[in-house]
Amino acid sequence: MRKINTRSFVRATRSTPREINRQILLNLVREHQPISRADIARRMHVGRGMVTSLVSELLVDGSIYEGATIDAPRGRKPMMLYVRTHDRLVVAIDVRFTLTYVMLCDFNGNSIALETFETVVDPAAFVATLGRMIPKLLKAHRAAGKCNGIGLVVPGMVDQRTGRVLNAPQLGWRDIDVRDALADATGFPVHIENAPIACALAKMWLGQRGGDAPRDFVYVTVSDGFGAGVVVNGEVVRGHDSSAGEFGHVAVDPRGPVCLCGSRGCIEAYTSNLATVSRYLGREFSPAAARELLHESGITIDQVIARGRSGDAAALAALEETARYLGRGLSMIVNTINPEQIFVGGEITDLWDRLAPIMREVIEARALTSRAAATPLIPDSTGTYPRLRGATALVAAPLFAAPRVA
Amino acid sequence: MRKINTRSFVRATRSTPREINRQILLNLVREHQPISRADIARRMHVGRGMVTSLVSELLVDGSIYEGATIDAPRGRKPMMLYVRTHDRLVVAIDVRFTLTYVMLCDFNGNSIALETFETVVDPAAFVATLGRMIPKLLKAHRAAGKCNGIGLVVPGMVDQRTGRVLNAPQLGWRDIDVRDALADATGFPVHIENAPIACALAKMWLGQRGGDAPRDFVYVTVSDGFGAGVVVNGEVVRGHDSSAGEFGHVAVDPRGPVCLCGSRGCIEAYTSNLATVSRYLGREFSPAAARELLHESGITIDQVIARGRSGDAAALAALEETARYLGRGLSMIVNTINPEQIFVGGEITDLWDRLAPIMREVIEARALTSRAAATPLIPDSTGTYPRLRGATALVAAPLFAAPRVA
DNA sequence: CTGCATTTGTTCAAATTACGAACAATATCG
DNA sequence: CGATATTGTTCGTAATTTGAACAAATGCAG
Repeated sequence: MRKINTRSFVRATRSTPREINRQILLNLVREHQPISRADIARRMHVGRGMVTSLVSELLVDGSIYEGATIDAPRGRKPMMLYVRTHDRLVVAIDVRFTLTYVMLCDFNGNSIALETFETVVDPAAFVATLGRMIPKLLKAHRAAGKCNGIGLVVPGMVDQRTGRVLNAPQLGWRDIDVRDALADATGFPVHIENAPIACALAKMWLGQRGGDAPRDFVYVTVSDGFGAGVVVNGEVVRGHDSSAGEFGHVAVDPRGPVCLCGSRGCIEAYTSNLATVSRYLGREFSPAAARELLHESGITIDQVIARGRSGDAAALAALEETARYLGRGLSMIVNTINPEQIFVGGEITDLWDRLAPIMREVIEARALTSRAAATPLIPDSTGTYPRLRGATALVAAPLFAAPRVA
Repeated sequence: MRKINTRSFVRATRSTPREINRQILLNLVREHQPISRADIARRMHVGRGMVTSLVSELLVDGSIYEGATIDAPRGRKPMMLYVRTHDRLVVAIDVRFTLTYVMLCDFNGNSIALETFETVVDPAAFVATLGRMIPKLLKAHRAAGKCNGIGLVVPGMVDQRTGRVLNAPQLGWRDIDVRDALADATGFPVHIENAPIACALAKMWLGQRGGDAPRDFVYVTVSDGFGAGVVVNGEVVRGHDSSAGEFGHVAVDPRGPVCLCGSRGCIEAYTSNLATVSRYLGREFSPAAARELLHESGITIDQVIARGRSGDAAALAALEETARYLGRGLSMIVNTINPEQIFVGGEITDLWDRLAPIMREVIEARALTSRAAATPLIPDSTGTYPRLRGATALVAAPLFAAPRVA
């Protein structure tokens, strides 16, 4: 039951029903391909005539294509329809603290090429680097005409209206325009988004086949921070000033370690990779000292996890403590958002078998209802490049989204 | 950018545009009344012809009515349109721990009659009592034919699909059907909802005139507990199992007081009325002992507030401590949901001038962005019966909601 | 091999609706 | 009173869904 916004609504025109049905049909093909016209007609409860009409429209604009006919037990063999994905490409970009990843891939997220370069912190130089790199990449793969746009994922808050990066502490960016600058430099449309939200979009749009993608879920990223992309009713929650989802800075202990944000005892101060490594090294976490500590010791989160896997008791203890606090953070999400499922992304998923039961235990102790306590936790390995998949979804999803109406 | 649910979608038919535009028009009248046809046509960017057609449809079904013509500087005088509210009535019911409130009111929430009775905890007896009471109430005000339905607000979780009360600790109800039972007993459609969500709906649909009702906000109720009704994009967030919004049971101190939920240091264990009164009486909060304490001392939250207003230092100290923890809870909401504004309902709003600055201070210390720190806090006095207004909105709102499409 | 049943996909007329222009009604002003 | 402006209605036109008839393609029984 949604309220109509009387200051910004979309009135229905004569062609609105067609737009709506066209989009429903496109999504049916996307989630059930291969699928025949007759099957679509049954699922949509329309006559086959209308399906023919809508399909031919989608065929000429290249959204879908016809494959071969398929054997059927009786009657005329159906002609199968597919969404055109393999020759519609995206340049997906993931800006991280040390490296920037650039991937050329198709609408399904299938990688064609993957390159990296050391992140250039100066915004103008960053855009210039990409402005040189992207045309070269496209030419090398004869993809200039096939590129539908650029998806850019940044570690920080993004204002979707202006496309500006409001605050990305890792890069030192505050109120920086990259979207429009990159669009000018490359000539392609650029979509920009904050990392946890992008990961959530990847799950929603490029998730498992068969249409069982969730519509109410949270994607939690555990890396430098503890962020969350929240999806309610098939729609991302950005908040009024694009700062929703910061579950990492809820404080759970007034005597806890000081956090980068200035408070004490934030979930993030217990669960970030920096916090976990500090704990392994036997130091109280302190944001000021932590980076030096890492540099001087040379230990990374991946090494702590590797040592944990091979039985290092100290590493395991540090990681298990992280899992306990992750459980605290997740139980908070379970009680306040009550999602259908929670995805967890980050390096710690490499030790999932060992850590998940600990998180589950904490959640069960703190969840208010038994159903909430059973909220599925699903690991999302960093090996699948969730952020680059998210960048891809940024470009691909708008073509499949529900038309805005009323 | 919403994703289409391919397992449960609403296909557009030939009449879909009309339904959409009809509803937009109705909402324009609702938020801008009195308004003329020509003005509607300008706001909707349609020809006046179509407005005439849609308006006459709404006139015959009684959704709106024509008022007098109005003076205009030049030309033919416009005929003003209004939403019909005064003779469309609702029976609004608020079930609380000791008393149940029953109000007969119109679609705007204007009260016609208000009665109370001692809450009957047995569900069947409760329904039977209302089954006798409601026809009598309607007959007494010659309102039998004008009643559009019953809105029932309960202090607990409600499953909207089945209409069952999943868990209402104050009443001892677990998985109880009241909606269908009350509908059978009275013959009216019954809408049931959890209290914080109902309060949020009241703000969204019966809020200030002039169309500046918010679309992204949180309504926090501080009374027996600390609950929240979250509205994102003009739509309420219920969660996958109807248990979203439980911000009260996020723990902020592992050494804090034990809460009813079994954890330690929950926001609710610091901010509920019971907690505040216990603090005033100089006792550590304990859910088991608290009720006895109240009965034996005879002190209520209203008395603590009254004493605070007249300068009682102990009362003020207790309430200010409550405000500090309320600030903690609100800052959590600010960082995770990032709403446009937050409404605060409950007895403590009676000392708003004194307590709001304390909450604001805590929020400013903990909010991650300066814009989030400035999130407006708006008190909602218990004197306006927010829950009964919410019950009214339950019945009225569906008639104005956006049609479900795609 | 033929006729029949079955299923897929296309075509086409009818019904419904938005759209837009013309028109009628009602007012003010010089 | 005529000119002008504004509101509200009417009606033909264009776009689109809808539903039925039809053509195409296939397997199967006789």
